[in-house]
Amino acid sequence: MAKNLYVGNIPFSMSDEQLGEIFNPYGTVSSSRVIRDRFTGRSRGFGFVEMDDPEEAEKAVGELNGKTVEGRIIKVSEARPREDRGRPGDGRRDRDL
DNA sequence: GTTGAGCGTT
Repeated sequence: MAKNLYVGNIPFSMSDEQLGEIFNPYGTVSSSRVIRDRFTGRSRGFGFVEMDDPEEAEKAVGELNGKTVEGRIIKVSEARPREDRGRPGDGRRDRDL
């Protein structure tokens, strides 16, 4: 399973692709996403990067953590478990409550 | 044509 990485202090001009490009040479980026406002759509200044290999993810963290990107010092660390994204069981809810 | 600590939506 891929490991989720939290990237903070990133420039507001950062996009999901750029975030993935930064972690690209450090390892295989499975998915990269920059968190933005859900109403305004503006960059919040932090994002999340999902990598296929956890060891490469840690390597990318050690290299990109505190690194200057776009003239800004970015903070990279392991992301916290947001919540259970998957549906409990099969996703098929019992009609009998 | 905005700002700066932070952990996210289907």
